[in-house]
Amino acid sequence: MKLKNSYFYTIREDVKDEDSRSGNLLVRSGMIKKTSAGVYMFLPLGLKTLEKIKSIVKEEMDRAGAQELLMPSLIPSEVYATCGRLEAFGNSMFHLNDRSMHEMVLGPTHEELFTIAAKSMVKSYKNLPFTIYQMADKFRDEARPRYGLIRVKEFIMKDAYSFDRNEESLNESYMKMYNAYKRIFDRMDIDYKIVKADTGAMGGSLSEEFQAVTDIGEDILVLCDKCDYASNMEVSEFKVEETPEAKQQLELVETPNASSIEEVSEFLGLDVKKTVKAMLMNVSGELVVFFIRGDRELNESKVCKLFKVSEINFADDALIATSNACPGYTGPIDLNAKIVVDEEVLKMKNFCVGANKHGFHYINANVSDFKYDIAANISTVVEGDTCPHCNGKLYFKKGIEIGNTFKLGTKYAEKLGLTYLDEENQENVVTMGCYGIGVGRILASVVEQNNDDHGLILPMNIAPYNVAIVLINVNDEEQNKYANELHDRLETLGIEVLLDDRDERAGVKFNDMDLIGIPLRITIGKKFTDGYVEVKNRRSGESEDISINDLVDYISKRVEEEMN
RNA sequence: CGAGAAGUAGCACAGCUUGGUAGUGCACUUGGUUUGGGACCAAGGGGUCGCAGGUUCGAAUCCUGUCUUCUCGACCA
Repeated sequence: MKLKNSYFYTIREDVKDEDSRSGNLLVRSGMIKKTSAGVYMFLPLGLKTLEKIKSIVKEEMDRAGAQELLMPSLIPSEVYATCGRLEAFGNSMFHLNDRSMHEMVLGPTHEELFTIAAKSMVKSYKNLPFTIYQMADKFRDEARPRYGLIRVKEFIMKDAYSFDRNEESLNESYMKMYNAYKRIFDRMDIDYKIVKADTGAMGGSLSEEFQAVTDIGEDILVLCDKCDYASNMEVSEFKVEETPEAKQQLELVETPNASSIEEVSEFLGLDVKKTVKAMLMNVSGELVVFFIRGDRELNESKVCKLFKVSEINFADDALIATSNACPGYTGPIDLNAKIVVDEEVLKMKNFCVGANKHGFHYINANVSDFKYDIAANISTVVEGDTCPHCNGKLYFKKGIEIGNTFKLGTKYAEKLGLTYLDEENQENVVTMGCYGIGVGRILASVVEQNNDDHGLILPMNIAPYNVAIVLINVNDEEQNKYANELHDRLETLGIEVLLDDRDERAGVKFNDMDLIGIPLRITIGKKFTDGYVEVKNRRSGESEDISINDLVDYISKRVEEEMN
C-alpha cells in the first residue's frame, strides 16, 4: 500500500471525546471514528487491524473443528420471547417494527437462532456433537457507552455454540473451545487471566471469563499470590478460618451514639473483624436481614442467586417496621424477621452484634445464642483474604472481559424443543455450550496493553502492516524508484508493507508511523548512497543499518520471527 | 434512568460576566526559504456560534425549551 492517494490521516493531539488511552490512540491513528455514543466507524487502517484479529480467531475456531455460518441481525421478537429473554434483556435490546408492524429486534446474542438452526439438522445421536460459530454484529443499547471500543452499542462478536448429547460430551466440546481461546489470546500476546464467573440469568453450570488485565477494566479479578486460583469478584470464594477461642458469656452493653460498625468497634475497642453487621434488604417484597462480618460487603450476585431473583434492594422504613429490627442496632438475637447468616459468621466466636434496642449492642455473642433461617456464602471477598484452594493471600486486578466460555446445559434446547433419538430410540434433550469473543475489545485491550508516548505498539500478527517504508526524499528519483521496487518485492513475498511516499518532512512521517504502531520501519535516506538503509523496531526502539543487498532476506526473517 | 459539566472552522480552545454581527493555535490552499523526529515567512480558503422559540433597534453573549456529548452513579447475556 502506498500512502499517496490513499485514505489515511492522523490527529496530532488527544481528542476530548475519548475517555481512555486506547480510545484516544485508535481515534488519533485514524483507525476508528465515533458516529455517536458507543458507535464507531472502522476506517481502512482500523478495519485492516480488526480483520487480522478476526482471522486469528477464525483460524483457531476452524482448527478446533467449528464451522462458520452467519445469522441475521434483524430478528422477530417472538424468537426471544420463547425463552423469556425479551424481559430479561429489557431496554438493553433495540426494538423496531417492519412496515406491516411486525415487532423486530436487533440481535444482542444468538442462542435462540443457533438452537433453531440446530433443530433443522439434529435428529439422532449420530448427528452429535458439533460446534458452529459466526462473526457478526451484535446490538445492545448500553446505558452508558464507555472507554472507546470497550463498551459500545454495536460490536462484532465471535459467538460459537456446541451441541452435545450429554454433560460428559459437553465437557469435551467445552475444553476444545477453552483451549482454542487460550491459543487465540496467547498468539496475540495479551496479558489475560481466566476467572470463574457468574452464570447469572443464563443459568448454566459453569462460566469462565477470559479477562485482559488493564487499569480501565470494569471487572475485578480476584487472584491468589501462591496458586492459580482466579475468579471474578462477583463469585469469588475465600477460606474462612475458625477461631480457636473459648466461648464466653453473652453480655449486653450500652453503646450510645454508636450505630455504624466503625463507631461501635471504636467505642468498644474491638477489632472490626470481631463485629457482625446487619444488612436489611427487600427481597421480593419480604424483609430479609443478612448478617456478615463487620468489614465486609454484601455480595449482591451471590444473594440474587440464593433467592433466584434478578435484583435486591435496601428495605424501606415501612418494611423494616414489620419487624423489631432497629437500624444501627440490629442483631440476630430475638429478631423476628427472616435471617440469613454468612457462613463466615458461623465460624466466628465472641463477636459483637446489635441488640435490637436503640443504644445497645451485645458482646461475646455466639451462633448458639440465636436462630437463623439460612446459612450461606453471601459476602464479598476483600484483598488479603485467604485463598480457598491454598493458604495464599488473595489480591485484586482489573480486567476487561474479552472472552467467555459457558456451559449452558439444556435450557435453550428444552424450551425450543431441540432433541435427538438415542440408541434405544428414546428422545433426549441436547446439551449446549456457548462461547463468545469480543473482537473490538481485543483490539482495545491490545492497544491498552501496548502503547507509549508515541502511540500504538502493535504485535506483528495484528498490526495493519508488517513493515513501513519511509522515503525521506520523494524527489530523489533513484531512492523513489528503489522504495517502490522494494515495496513491490516485499508484497510479492506476502509481507504487508506501507510505503510512505507523501511529500512530508521526515519528522511527520516518523511520528505517523510510530503512532499507528507498525512493528518494523525501513528508512530510505542519507545512507542510501552508501548502499544502506535503516531498520527500526517500533517496540524496542533499536535500529540498525542494513545493506540493501541483504535487506529483503533480513526483513522476511524478522517478520517471520515475530509472527505467531 | 438520577446528579453534574460542556456544545463556537476538520481538531483543541478563547470570546459570553458588561449584547453592536466571530477570533487564536494546529490542520488545509498558494508562493518562497527549508529538509533524518510533528519547520519558517507571507498571502488565502473554510463557521446556520448544537437546534427551536423569546427579549431587544440589534443575540455566540440574556431568558425558556429541546437535542447531543462527557463525568459520577444505577444498569450490563
